[in-house]
Amino acid sequence: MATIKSVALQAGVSIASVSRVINGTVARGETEERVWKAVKEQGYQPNSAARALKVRKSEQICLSFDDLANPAYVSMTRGVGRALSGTDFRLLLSSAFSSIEEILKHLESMGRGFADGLIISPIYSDKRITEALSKLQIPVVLIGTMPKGIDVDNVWVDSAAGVRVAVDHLKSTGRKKIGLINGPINTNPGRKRLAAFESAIRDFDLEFSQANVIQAAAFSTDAGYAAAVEVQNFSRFDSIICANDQIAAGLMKFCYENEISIPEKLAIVGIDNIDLASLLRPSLTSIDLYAERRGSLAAQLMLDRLANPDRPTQKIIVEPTLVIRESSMQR
Amino acid sequence: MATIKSVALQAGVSIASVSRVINGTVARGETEERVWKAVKEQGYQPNSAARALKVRKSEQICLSFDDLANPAYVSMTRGVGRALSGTDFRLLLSSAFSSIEEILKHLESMGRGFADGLIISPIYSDKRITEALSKLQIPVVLIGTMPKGIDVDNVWVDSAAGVRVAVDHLKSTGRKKIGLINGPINTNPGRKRLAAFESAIRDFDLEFSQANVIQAAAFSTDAGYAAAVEVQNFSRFDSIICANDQIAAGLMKFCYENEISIPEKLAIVGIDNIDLASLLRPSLTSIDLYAERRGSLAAQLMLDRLANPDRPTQKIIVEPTLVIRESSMQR
DNA sequence: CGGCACACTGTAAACGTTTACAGTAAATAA
DNA sequence: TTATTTACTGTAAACGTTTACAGTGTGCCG
Repeated sequence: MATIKSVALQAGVSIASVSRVINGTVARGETEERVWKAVKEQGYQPNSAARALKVRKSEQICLSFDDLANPAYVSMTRGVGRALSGTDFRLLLSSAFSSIEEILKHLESMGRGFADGLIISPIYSDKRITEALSKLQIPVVLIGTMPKGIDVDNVWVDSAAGVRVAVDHLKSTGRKKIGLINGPINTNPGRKRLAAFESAIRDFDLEFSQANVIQAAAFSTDAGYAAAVEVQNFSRFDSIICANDQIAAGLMKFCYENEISIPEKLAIVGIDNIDLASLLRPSLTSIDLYAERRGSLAAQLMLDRLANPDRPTQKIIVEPTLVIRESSMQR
Repeated sequence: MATIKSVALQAGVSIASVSRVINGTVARGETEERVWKAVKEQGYQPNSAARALKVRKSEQICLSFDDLANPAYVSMTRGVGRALSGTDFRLLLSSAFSSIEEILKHLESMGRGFADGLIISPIYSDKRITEALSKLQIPVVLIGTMPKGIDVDNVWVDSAAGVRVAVDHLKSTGRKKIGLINGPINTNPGRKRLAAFESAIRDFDLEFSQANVIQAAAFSTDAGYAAAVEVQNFSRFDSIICANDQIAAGLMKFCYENEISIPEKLAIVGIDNIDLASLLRPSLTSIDLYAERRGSLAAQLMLDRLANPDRPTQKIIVEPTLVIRESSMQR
């Protein structure tokens, strides 16, 4: 295996010179040539572990979230990947956490120095997580709502504003009996969306009732479908906002099977505006939270901070957009 | 920052003993206790770069494919992630290659030792890639069709068998004028699916004609839609097989807009059976290639090989299944 | 009581880099 | 001519681990 030593030997220079040539620090023309020649011939690639050990940089950024089955997170991943692709940084993926303990274990292990930074979009909120995050020795960029007592770079989307616009839209198309199929309430998005829904309903002078909030067991199509089956009778609603597009897809499946016509009998609005939304029939009105953009913004924040560790923490706010499609058209 | 040295100091033992305690090699009761106490108190985590340098193992496995926008690859990633999640291995993601040069650069850089193994599902086939692959110093698991002149572990799905079953199914539901919307022909799946289609058509005594093969510019919804727009008139077909579900979704969008009724006027079959398939209206008949399972099988092959570097290379064959839904029902 | 096996522990080298520092030769200044 | 600067280059230490090897103390056997 080619090492800096073998290259130095062939080129007839010291290992220091090889290192300097490779890293672009000073070197005389001739030395440089001889080194590059040896590098080419031996197919030398600097060992990243050795380099990481010496310079205390792994050139890896870890992206961490709950669930790769959620297209919104996939988009986010794509955004991060895109932002990182021109750089020297590699993308470490860490997902499918089943429990808070697992997240904590993961956060602890970040201390090993295998990543220079952590981009995290935590679905659960827990004191221990906040604490572990703030103890981390590497920069953190958080995508989502910042917990108290922590000060890191942040990409935040004002999903409440999105919900407000959606309620406004539903009301202006003549709907008054608006329901919510929420995701699990013990998650950050679950809590946030419920609060946003409640305040939007009140703000638009509609009556809020707990009975109009339905819990799905997960942010998935199946859970959305199951929640709809549970409800069975949707006659007390003229419209439903779903905590994400997948839940909405589940609800639409139920409506299809039970001949509840969309949007005539029931208007539906989703959240995330994943690709699926425009392909469903009827196509799904959805609040675009720009997951991919948030991912790439987060990555840029991270690169920024790595280049400039002492700058004050920054918060980027993304404004959602309501994309109106067939599922919420005027009746 | 806590190091093995600081732990040793606090525990009053040598760094060798600390290392041994942590790695579970011999140690006396008392030493062990003192070391663990110091480890806990200092929150010590072994530095992964130093460890990697010494033992020549990064505990990282790199997964490499063309495009994270394709849900099939996302499923594959999930499969790999799931298989790796119980182990010490981390998942390095490398995607969105725009050119062969970029892939080559990436393969070259694998020599740096930042991954212990490479799981790759190459969409392009190129002599240089094969060559680079066979030169790699780390184990490779290839998902897809093996190029000549290379001998690595392989997970292969007999997609041709799937196409054959699909053609059979279409014929048995009375369709005779079957078309193909293929993906780019310069990709592995593109070539494979075309060949499979042609031979299946001939085998079932239908007439094959180049005119019945339509090229989409990518394996995406948009490309599928664009290809359909190009064709405009589908009256010469009674059914279409699409090179993947996204292309099929694009075609269905066109049909929807142009009031071509599915499956009455046109039956449609996709490939991959991504979640989308069951949510489309009409729901999409699709050939399930079990991307997630292939991913996790590949990861298992990799773990196997890392544990046992000298075993002969292995090939796992996955059989596709045709999932029949509304889009290809009897007329 | 000497010798030996045993069980554990410490010393030190090694992994492949980067980089501070010292050294050297050539070029310039005095 | 000599002194000083300039422009490189080499030596060696360091990064934080693992591990071969040697060392130590205890208990057991003869």
